[in-house]
Amino acid sequence: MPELPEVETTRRGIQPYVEGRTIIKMVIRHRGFRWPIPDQLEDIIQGQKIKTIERRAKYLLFRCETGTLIIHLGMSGRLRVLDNDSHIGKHDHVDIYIDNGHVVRLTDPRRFGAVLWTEADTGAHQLLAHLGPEPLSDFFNADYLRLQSKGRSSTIKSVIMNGEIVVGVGNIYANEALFLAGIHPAKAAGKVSKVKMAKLVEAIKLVLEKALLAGGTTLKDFRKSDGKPGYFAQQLHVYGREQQPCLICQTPISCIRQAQRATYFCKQCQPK
DNA sequence: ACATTGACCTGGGAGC
DNA sequence: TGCTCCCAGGTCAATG
Repeated sequence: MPELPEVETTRRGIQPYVEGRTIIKMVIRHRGFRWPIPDQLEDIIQGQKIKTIERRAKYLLFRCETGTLIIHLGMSGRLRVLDNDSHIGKHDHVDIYIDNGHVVRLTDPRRFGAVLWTEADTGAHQLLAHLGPEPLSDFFNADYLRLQSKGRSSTIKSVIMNGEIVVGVGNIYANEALFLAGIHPAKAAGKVSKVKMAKLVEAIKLVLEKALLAGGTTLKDFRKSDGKPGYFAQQLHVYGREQQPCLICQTPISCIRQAQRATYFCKQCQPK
């Protein structure tokens, strides 16, 4: 479900309720996520203060006194702040009860996400150590992306979705950014011109910033931490618009499959 | 080293 | 109504 704007929207929604607060208890009803939720996590985390909540790539990091709780929402995960007596649904697998009468609840039907704990520096954690730069940081720029793409035969779409090159760009925003930059998604990364590459970097930053302003994209089940949808779906140019007219040139939007993911583009505006 | 594919899991919608 | 098939916002692990 969530790409960078949705994860960051979730972080901002939860932050005021949890920072500086103490965890009364954690309840885990299902441990079978991508990796099993660690044994005794409930005991480790009980009574700890949450110092800050940060985001790295699509990971949410709850900085506690003796370590960091790492949560990934996978494809269908959702974190909400609720009153601590809220009804518990079928896919409400993890609850973190806070000392202000609220509960942070993880709902995840598909359980592709993760709930992990580390006492080491998260930068050294196996899942985080090899991640590329944040797309909205200055480290992600045209020179950098050109260097990373040099000599690569893989498609430009797979390169911008590769978390070791740049994080946070998932299928929706990869499609949208390539459209805004006028680049065919199946173009070999190493063959994208210098000018187009600069356009692509700017397009990625722009689309992520605008999506963040809109509170993310709600296609089906993404909801902000307060339960309301994000509104960026209204601003999508190509994603999910197969056969509908291009908003620039009226050509019907094409849909192909790349690495088993739907890829939408305008064959007129994004020539190969 | 790099590139592609399968796997994990559930729910919803299309088609019969 | 109910069955089967395909699809879905991610990404690690295995394979070529």
